[in-house]
Amino acid sequence: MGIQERKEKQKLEVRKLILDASMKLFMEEGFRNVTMRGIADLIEYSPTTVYLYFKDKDEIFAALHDIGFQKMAEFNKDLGTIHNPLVRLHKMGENYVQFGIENPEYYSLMFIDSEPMQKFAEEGCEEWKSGDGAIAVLQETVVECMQKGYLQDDDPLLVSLSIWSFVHGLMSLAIRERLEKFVVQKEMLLPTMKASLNWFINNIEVGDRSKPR
Amino acid sequence: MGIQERKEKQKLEVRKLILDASMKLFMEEGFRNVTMRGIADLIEYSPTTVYLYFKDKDEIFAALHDIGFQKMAEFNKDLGTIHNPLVRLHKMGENYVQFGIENPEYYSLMFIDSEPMQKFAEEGCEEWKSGDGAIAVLQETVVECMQKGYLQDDDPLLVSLSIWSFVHGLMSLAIRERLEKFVVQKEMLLPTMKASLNWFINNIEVGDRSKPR
DNA sequence: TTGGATTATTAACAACGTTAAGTAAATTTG
DNA sequence: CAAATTTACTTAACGTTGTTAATAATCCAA
Repeated sequence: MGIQERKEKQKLEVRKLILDASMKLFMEEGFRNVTMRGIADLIEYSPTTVYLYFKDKDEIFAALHDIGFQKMAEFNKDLGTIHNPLVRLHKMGENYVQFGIENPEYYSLMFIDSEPMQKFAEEGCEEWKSGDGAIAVLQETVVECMQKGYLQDDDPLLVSLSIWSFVHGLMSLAIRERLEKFVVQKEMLLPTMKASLNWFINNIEVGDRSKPR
Repeated sequence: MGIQERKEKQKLEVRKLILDASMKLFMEEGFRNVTMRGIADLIEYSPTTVYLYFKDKDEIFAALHDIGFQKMAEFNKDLGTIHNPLVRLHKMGENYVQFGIENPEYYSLMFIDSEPMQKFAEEGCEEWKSGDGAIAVLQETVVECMQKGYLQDDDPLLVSLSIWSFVHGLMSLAIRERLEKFVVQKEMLLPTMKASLNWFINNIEVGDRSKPR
């Protein structure tokens, strides 16, 4: 059935058109600027057409949420080449921060906003698939760090949660503009966050280092 | 001028009426449920009357934001009685987490949502007064910890930022429902967060402890 | 008592998410 | 090929939102 294939392809193309337009508006002025009518205007369709491709606005956000995780995965593509698990953990943190700074709108959808989560909760109590995958990778690294003695033995889940909380705390404070007391100039934001990450890694690391004791 | 005083008092009363109604709606179903008409209905005034007491909706949220900080200050009232600065730091963290869990809507306004910040930015580039005060207290405690050797000497501002990031990361992930992988049962949320906080304090603490090295 | 300020209301605007009904074209079926 | 049906899209509309303009009622001072 060549015709059906072509039709499905076209359908996917319009879908992508909608998502691209949504992301554009999203990037430009954030959450509040994304409006069904605005999307429709941008792709030159009528507002109701959008509803033929997405059930509602939240479903668009959910799709963007997933795309965000794909983008982040690309960021971490070359992570496997780092053999020392603690160095890898550190690099994961740096990538996380870098991704967040470069894609604040995506980051919001992925880790801060409630909307996508509520959407996932509705859809048959399904899990937070995208996020859980990322968490699993973190946890594996933590386990490896413990096995090789870079981190003190402890509940890997608890330690993973703690590490994630730390970098997420940094990111979300930065994105939501609570750091002006700490970071006066904008160009100092990333360096400061990396310095904070260094401090953190240095503190949780077990082993020979200059820290007096 | 007894009359003017009475009038001002009345004005403040209606203001309080509006804020109470707003908070009630806010508590019940969160951000999205707070609507100018809803507030007006609750206090049995017409919607436009609200605008005589607040310039716009964001100004109401800004007011609630400030009230949130007052509420949090009450939480920390008896903190001065703790003399050991590290124990005090730990308690500060616990209070922070406890406050957030008990008042997620306030917490959102204070530390997560963008709206109040944008409002403050508009109003003549004024600082984030409420937040900066809380940060100052944290920083003082950190300095004291360093002086007494509980924390390794370092830039106090950087360390304060890092500590705050950690607890805020925990809180915001919890509030925005990203922790279901870590915390299956709801009643385990607070214990898990406190365990994570313990792990953190234990790791940044300098001094004699069981941690092998 | 008159007159200006204060306080509240009604009516309305533009923009929003979303649904119902209708149209025109493409495709399948006889 | 012609009729029936499905697909892709639009127009019109509903109810709700934040907010403003115009207006009425109330209050206090002169």
